[in-house]
Amino acid sequence: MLSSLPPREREIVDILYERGASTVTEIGDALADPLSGSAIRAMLKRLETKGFVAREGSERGFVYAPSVSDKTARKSALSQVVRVFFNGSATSAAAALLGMQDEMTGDELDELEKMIAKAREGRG
Amino acid sequence: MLSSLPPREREIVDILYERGASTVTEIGDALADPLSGSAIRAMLKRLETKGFVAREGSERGFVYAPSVSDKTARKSALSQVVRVFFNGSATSAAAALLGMQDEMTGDELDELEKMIAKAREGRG
DNA sequence: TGTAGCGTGCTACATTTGTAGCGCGTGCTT
DNA sequence: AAGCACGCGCTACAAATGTAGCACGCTACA
Repeated sequence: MLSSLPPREREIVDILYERGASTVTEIGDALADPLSGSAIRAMLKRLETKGFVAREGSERGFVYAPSVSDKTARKSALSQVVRVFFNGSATSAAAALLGMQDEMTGDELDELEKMIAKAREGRG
Repeated sequence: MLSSLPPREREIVDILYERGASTVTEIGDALADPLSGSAIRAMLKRLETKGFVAREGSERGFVYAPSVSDKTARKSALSQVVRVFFNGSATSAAAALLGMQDEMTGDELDELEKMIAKAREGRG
C-alpha cells in the first residue's frame, strides 16, 4: 500500500504515477522543493527494494517507473479515500467530485451520465 | 497535508477521520496491528504538535479529533488522487468510482444522476 | 588529450519515527 | 487501607528516513 510509505518516498512514487516513467533528473525537476540527485537516488533505491518502483536502464541513464499497475494503484487509492473520508460510500465521493465543479466541464457531465447508464446495465 | 505524515501517524489520523473523535484505547482497537498505549500516545502528541489533531480532555481521559475539518481534508484528499492518478480529470475519477460497482447500489446511481442534473444547473 | 559535464553507487550522518518501560495519580473495591 | 485497573506523561532507544559528499566511469568537444 502506498500509504505505508514515508512522505518523501510517497511523493516520489506520486510523481512517477503522475508523469509516468522518469529519470532522476526529471523527478528532481518535478519535485516541489529541490533535492540532490543522490538523495533522490537513495529514495529510489529504497523504493525499488520495497518493490514499488522498477528501473529500466535505457541509454542516458536509468528510467524509473511504478511497478504496481496504474489501475491497481488507482483503485486502491480511491478505496482508501472512500473508506476514510466518505464512510465507505462511493456515491458520496462521486458527489464530492461533482462539487469540485471548476474541475469538470459540461461535456464531462454528459459523459458521466452515460457511464451511469452503463453501470446500471452492467448490473441488471 | 496529510500525505506529509509518516505511515503510522497517517494511519492514526485516518482512523480519526474514519470514526470521529476517539480515545487512545479506541484507536488501539481500531488499529489493525496492536500497539502499546504509550506508543499511540506518543504518536498523538506529535500529531498534536504538528497541528493535525486536537484533544479535548473529557471525563474518562482525553478524546482526540482531527483538527482539520472533514470537509477540507476530504477535498484535499480527493484532489490529490485526481491529480496523481487521473491526470487531473475529476470525471475519470468519478468514472472509476462507478466502476467499483460492488460499492454502489442502484439507488445510489439514481442519486448520482440527480446530482449531475444539479451540478448542471449550478453552472448554467 | 585533458577537462568539463552527466549520471551512478557508496558511505556517512543528523533527524525523525516507531515502540516499549517506568512511575505517577485517580478512583474503585473489598 | 491495601490492592488493582486505568489513563497519563516522560525517557530511552532501535530502526527508518532524509540528505549530502565523494570518487568513478562515460561521453563530448575545445
